Amino acid sequence: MTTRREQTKIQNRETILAAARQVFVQLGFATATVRDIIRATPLASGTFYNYFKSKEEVYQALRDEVALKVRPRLREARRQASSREEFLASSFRAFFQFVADDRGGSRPAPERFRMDSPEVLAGFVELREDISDAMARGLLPATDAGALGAALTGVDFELAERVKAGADVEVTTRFATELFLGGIEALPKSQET
Amino acid sequence: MTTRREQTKIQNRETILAAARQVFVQLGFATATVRDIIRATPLASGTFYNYFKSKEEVYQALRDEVALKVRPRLREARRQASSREEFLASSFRAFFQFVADDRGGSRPAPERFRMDSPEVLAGFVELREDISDAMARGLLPATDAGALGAALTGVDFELAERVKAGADVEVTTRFATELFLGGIEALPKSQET
Amino acid sequence: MTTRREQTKIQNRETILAAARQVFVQLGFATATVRDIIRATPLASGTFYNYFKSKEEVYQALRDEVALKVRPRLREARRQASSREEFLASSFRAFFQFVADDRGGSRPAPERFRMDSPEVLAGFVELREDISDAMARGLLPATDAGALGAALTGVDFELAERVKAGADVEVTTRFATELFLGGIEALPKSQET
Amino acid sequence: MTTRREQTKIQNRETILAAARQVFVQLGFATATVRDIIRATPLASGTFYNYFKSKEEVYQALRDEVALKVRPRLREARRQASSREEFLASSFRAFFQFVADDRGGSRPAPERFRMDSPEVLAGFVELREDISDAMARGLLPATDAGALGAALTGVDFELAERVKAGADVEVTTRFATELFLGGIEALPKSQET
DNA sequence: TATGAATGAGGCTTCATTCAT
DNA sequence: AATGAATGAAGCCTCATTCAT
Repeated sequence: MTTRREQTKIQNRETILAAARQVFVQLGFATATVRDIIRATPLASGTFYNYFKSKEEVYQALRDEVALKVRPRLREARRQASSREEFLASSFRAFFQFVADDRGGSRPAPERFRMDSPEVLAGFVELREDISDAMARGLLPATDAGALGAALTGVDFELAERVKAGADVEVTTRFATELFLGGIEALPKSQET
Repeated sequence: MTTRREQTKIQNRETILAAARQVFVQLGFATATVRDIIRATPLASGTFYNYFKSKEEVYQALRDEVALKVRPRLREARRQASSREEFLASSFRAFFQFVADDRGGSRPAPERFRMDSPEVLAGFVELREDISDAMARGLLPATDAGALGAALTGVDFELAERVKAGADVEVTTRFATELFLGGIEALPKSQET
Repeated sequence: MTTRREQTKIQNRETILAAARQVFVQLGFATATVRDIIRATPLASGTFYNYFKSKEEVYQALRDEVALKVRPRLREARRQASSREEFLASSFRAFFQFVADDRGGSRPAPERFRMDSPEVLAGFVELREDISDAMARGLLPATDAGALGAALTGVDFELAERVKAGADVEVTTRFATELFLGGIEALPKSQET
Repeated sequence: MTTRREQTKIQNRETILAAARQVFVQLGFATATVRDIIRATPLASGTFYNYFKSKEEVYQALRDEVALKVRPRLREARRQASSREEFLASSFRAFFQFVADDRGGSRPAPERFRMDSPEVLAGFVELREDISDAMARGLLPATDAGALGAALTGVDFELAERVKAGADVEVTTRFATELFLGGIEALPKSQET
């Protein structure tokens, strides 16, 4: 049975996580302060510590939270991809869509945080695994999986900035997909680095 | 005529800039402190402020300094490129070489600073300009210059991490160049976004 | 007539007092937190404030509580003492026994709390009164009652540390008693200070 | 050559130490805050940390400082004592004099810090050593050195309170000395505990 | 009455920056 | 100019206490 109390508690946790996500995206992890986070909520400073022990811990929670939501779907899409195009497009689309839903950060940082929103990071580790699988399944040619993963990651991040700035998700996905469809053919066949 | 005094002044400025570059690369802008910078010089903390008004200002100066040194050569290479391959390869090689020369920063940051070393950032702005030029010169097909620039930038950054980790500059340059040579062919012809 | 409710109330009060005594002895008053106290009970933090207005108030209550339990017996013993030795020994024994029963606090404090457990303090005030009485009764020679009381108190505290560390109550009592039996004889006869 | 700068630095260090001593004596170590200390000086909060890394460190410094000043003299007096009376009196007198020179703390603490002013603690360790020596030299009878040291310590502390409250150093010294001269005779001869 | 989350004052500490020397 | 100690705002966190349930 969920009491009113428990409801509020869950809600506060969400409030803090939402504020943290926003603040981390806008300022970057190092620049963001716990105060920035609570200032972005109606809560009091001490309350933060009822939910998280430190800035690091919210960061972890953010990562964990999305790990359970977004990434499984992304992995599934890639694993069920039956064509090279599907493989690439599903990766790009999922990422750009996620970013588009998040739009709003104004980034006054003097530093360029290609943030690497916490939830996203672990996803790229998985991408590299999925690339190796896809190579094994013949979906991708046997080239340097590490380098290819890095290239995909880089394009993901950089085009995501354009999406945040207003670029269309579908158009951007198509651009990236076609760039790689053509590029992959041309790659030197090599071994895992 | 340059007096001894003026010599020292110029030299101190360089000393601070060199220390700042190193410190920013190792710790990231937000994490780095002015103290970290002066500790990396034989100078006293107050002296820093004889040369720069703030941490932000050194950062700017770093950006400006390299704008005058490194980037012109890079632009020149791209402008004189007579083939698509030359255009791409010169861009990638210059960047990876720069990063390779810099290796040694241990980056213990919990955050992923794809730092975006200050000197580098402005370079990407120029890259996008050069892409438009190259399109005008028929060296690149008329596609979305903004998106293509972003894609190149992303791949630059992400593969640079691999170079920092020890990957070979030439091999990485070839990988990136071929990926884009093939990919560009396949891109949809479109308008600037 | 005592209802169930009233029973619980009394019991909770006792629970908190017991926890507070233990915590104060282990950590010292300043170091101990209200949280430490409630953590040592099955009660909730808010409940503490149904019984006591503040940390200071429990401390007072502790003092008062023992004033009503332990000290009367001690006073009685001293008042009924018919010899100097009995007077001294009963004082020392009661204190050392009290401390021995309490053993177990690990005192990790960087500070030397000769803690002066609350219940104990008021007892020493009474001791000084009893000394004056004993002098009036001829049981103790007419010397400086204040100074003698202080000396007894000091020896009490300091030897108590040894008892806490495992020294035998009877042996320690005998040592202190004999020290004072001999010492008192030698004291200069003087006036109350 | 000592510059003005160096002078100020040394003076500030002394200022902080003096404030810390006063504050520790008034509030006790646990209750005292770094803020309490700096508030008792004309300095700014950050300045504290130019001199000491933490509250613990000032405490250490205080202890060390006096260890070099007061205690050697005290030890010397005891070691050169050629009679039992001299041994006892020199110990008591040195301690009471030290305390008398320090008078001024108003002690609003709810807790009784028989503070154990940092510099004093180590001194008592030495006392116990000196007692053993004195027994070896035949200056004190062979009784329980640990218990005797504890008794002396307790009387020291407790009578010191009276000295702080205005009691005369010489009178108090005589009282304590005679108490122990007489008491020691009466002690059971025993072994070190 | 009991509960335990929320509150915010206040403690410790770091660091960009100023300023007397 | 160069120096480096002083400054104080601001960050992180703890904890006594309040208050809605």
